[in-house]
Amino acid sequence: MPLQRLHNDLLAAYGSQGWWPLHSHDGSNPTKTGACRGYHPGDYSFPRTDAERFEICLGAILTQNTNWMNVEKAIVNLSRLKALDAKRLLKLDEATIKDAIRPAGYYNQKTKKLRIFAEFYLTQKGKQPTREQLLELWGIGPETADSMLLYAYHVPVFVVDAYTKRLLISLKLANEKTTYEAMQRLFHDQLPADHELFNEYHALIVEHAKRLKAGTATTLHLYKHRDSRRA
DNA sequence: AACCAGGACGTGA
DNA sequence: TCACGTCATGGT
Repeated sequence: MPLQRLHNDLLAAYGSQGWWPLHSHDGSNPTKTGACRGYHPGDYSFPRTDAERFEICLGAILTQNTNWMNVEKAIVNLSRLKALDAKRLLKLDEATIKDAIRPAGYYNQKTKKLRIFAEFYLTQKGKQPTREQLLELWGIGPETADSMLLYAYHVPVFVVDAYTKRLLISLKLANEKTTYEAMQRLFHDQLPADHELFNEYHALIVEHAKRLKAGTATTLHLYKHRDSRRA
């Protein structure tokens, strides 16, 4: 079970990551790279409120191909507008939403995506959506849907992102043409269906990838060695 | 000062 | 199906 051991090693190396970061939460994780606000290491009880659940879903859309630091700015802006709430978000005009989420990039597309999701969210009335329901929505693909299910609804689905693909390829457990679902299956087959495990594991992969990018030449060599050891 | 972030969609072949 | 262009800001 190479993926089981990889999780153990990443956790030992970096510690609990405290995902999903919440704007309302004042916790931090100083051991992490980059933005350090809103994390809650070792506590998997979030979201605790409907507002927190909605915030996670918005963040999942806003972070599409975008640095989380930029997303935080957009979320702070929405918070000032009291718009981390489906009804209140939908009361804002288009230009106001665009202006608020501008730092997160792709603001024309993402404004449309947020509105479509907020409409859907209201029709759910707190009920947990299915993966198929989410994928039918314009602007929500497999990774965003799985991020919402895992981090907002505690459904044990593994989130496969660009970092995960690179990692699986570097470990020779997949190649460039392996599909999203096939990569997800690797994790589902080798690990117990535990939302806390999947939460931590995906966050650790992101942290690992960030450190590879930020690392010095010597650090980079160290991490590369760690990866190839278990290939 | 290029490069690229916790992707998804539209298009043409 | 699939490869490729588009969308956009901000940190390093």
